[in-house]
Amino acid sequence: MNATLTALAEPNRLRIVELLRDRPRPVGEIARRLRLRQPQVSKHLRVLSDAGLVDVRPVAQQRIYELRAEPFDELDTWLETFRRSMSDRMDRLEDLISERKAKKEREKEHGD
Amino acid sequence: MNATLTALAEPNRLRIVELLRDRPRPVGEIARRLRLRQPQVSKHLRVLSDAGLVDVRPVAQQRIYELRAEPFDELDTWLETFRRSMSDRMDRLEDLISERKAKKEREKEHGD
DNA sequence: CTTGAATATGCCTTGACATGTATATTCTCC
DNA sequence: GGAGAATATACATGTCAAGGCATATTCAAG
Repeated sequence: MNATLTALAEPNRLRIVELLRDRPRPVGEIARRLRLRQPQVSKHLRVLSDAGLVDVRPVAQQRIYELRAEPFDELDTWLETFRRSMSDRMDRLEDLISERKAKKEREKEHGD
Repeated sequence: MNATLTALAEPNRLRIVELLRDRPRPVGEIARRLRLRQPQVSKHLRVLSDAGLVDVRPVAQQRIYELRAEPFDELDTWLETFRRSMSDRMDRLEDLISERKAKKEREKEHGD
């Protein structure tokens, strides 16, 4: 989880990942499209690979890099736990508000 | 998006965020629970706040920090685009395989 | 208004990491 | 097997950010 986030936190790596979202690509093409030098792209891809975000497949002298689904699925699962608890707290808040309203209603009734 | 990822990429900040997932908490409690020194916690919370991940609410001398939903929603939206295109590519791959199979079938028919 | 609690900020040091450049490696093709 | 393309790696350098520590700030209470 942390590995995934760390890998994605670097701007150029994020751009690479978004480029790979469309389709697998060789190193040179990534470098050309993103106007990055080849060594840095290789290094970024190394980081992404170590983090399990991409797979490599050799084709002649080229290396085709491709996104892996699992880390994104994990990220999604993790996010889910957040949305769940945050909306739960929302619900409880709304409950509190309703209760308070009901209480006021009762008080008003008494006033009448 | 990048701001969110950068903020979450730091391990201690991630722990803080996961702690806040349950409920809003004051600085001191976070520091105590995570065994971090108060100044670092304040600094991390500053980063999280700048990234829009948390809100602050003062109560006496305490500052209650609370998660905001929006960044997580954005992250989720972003993730969606990935899962969509990755499964699209899967579909196309499956199409290719089916086509190839169909072709072989036709060839086999010819052989008979 | 002084004291103490809770928090924020400033400064310093250090380690991690992104970049640039050069070079090694691996493959194709002639 | 030599040349050149595609990629990886090594090394040096600069930058940035996290931690440690001291201190400033804000507030409640007596």
